[in-house]
Amino acid sequence: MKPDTKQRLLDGTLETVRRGGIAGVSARSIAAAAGVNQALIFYHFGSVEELLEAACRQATEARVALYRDRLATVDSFGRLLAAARELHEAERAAGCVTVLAQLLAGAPGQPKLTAAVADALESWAAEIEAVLGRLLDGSPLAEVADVPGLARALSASFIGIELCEGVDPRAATAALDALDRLSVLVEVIDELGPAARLALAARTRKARGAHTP
Amino acid sequence: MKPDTKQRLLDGTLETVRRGGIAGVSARSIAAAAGVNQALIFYHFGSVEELLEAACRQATEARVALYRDRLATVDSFGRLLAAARELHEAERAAGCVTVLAQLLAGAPGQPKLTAAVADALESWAAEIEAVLGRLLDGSPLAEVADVPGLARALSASFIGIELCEGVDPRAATAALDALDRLSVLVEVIDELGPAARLALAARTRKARGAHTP
DNA sequence: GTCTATAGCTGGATAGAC
DNA sequence: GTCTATCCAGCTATAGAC
Repeated sequence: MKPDTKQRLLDGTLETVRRGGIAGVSARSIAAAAGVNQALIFYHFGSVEELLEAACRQATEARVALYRDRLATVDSFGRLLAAARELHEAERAAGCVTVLAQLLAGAPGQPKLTAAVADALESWAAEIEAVLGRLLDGSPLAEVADVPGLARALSASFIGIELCEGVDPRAATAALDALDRLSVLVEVIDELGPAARLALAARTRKARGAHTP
Repeated sequence: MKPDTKQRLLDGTLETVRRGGIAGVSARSIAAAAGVNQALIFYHFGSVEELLEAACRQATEARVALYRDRLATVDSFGRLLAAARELHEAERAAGCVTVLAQLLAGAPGQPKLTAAVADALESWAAEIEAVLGRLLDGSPLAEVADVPGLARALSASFIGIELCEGVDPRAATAALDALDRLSVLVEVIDELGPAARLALAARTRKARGAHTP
């Protein structure tokens, strides 16, 4: 047995998706990237779809676990921003979000892959949700922030930005920098205290009433 | 000549991408959706990639023109929000953003398609940028908002959310609702006036200094 | 402009030797 | 577990009749 053929195939899958997108994926291209015989994909995983599924699950689990420790130390928006910068640099090398974005696009019509991608999105969202909930506890922002929804919005946004990176790197960088800059705003509001909180709460109720009378 | 075969192929392309994703695209599937002979794709467009390119350009141009008039009437964040709701409903039917997201994922290795998708992204971003610039002019938010970057971030975010819709509709809805709710915050800040503007400007400079000493 | 037919290729997947 | 060889479906693209 070659030094873990299964793992080489999983790694080769990620590399293939990263380099050629979901459209560049085939049993032959993956086997070539992994330096492994093409027939072994079907011996070890049954089908290309199941290999994609397994690669998605393994990569997500590993990355989420890796970032969980880092995110657990975050206790202010300033530190969250610093962590986000580190993670973004790490992602640039690993390309895990890019792969997820491509699998997301390739999911239609592939039930097992769809399930794996949905679980992966949920893992990321849950992680972000935990940090966000911790940071917003007691902040005036808690009045206008729907934490679970915001976590999903953030996950989806990064996926969109990573996809854009493929066709227009400058636009992607501009988008990330703009979000970066907005964080100043978040910090300021966060420090306003209880009076601002009450004002926002009143405004939120008013806006709600206006939209659903 | 059948009633505009070229247009039927362009429409069939959008429908095929919407229904089966970029992975479901082939000359045969598009021709079937268009109710047209497969060979006509090559007669009229030269290749499948060029058909995708043409469909991307036409759909983007039409949609952007359609929304431009609507967005031109927007002169407050409240109205922007109302417009966004309308546009999102219209998108649910037309699926133009979904198609763009899929083409974005399928672009790697296809130079002409890559160029078309990049142009499409730029068209959307320019449109959003114009509205955002108009709204933020004079607002305290202008101090922390990088308008061109934010426009790109918003475009990319919606693309990410539309992709997620395909595997987890609930998460996509939660994300959109959360962004909706945040708009209350934007309105409040927007009404704070010149004092808040100066405070934000000071904080922005401070934060800048800290990040790039 | 549109159709049929088909060349030529690449894809997923399997059989069977080792 | 791994390899070679191969089947067959589906794909792009073209040739040529109408």
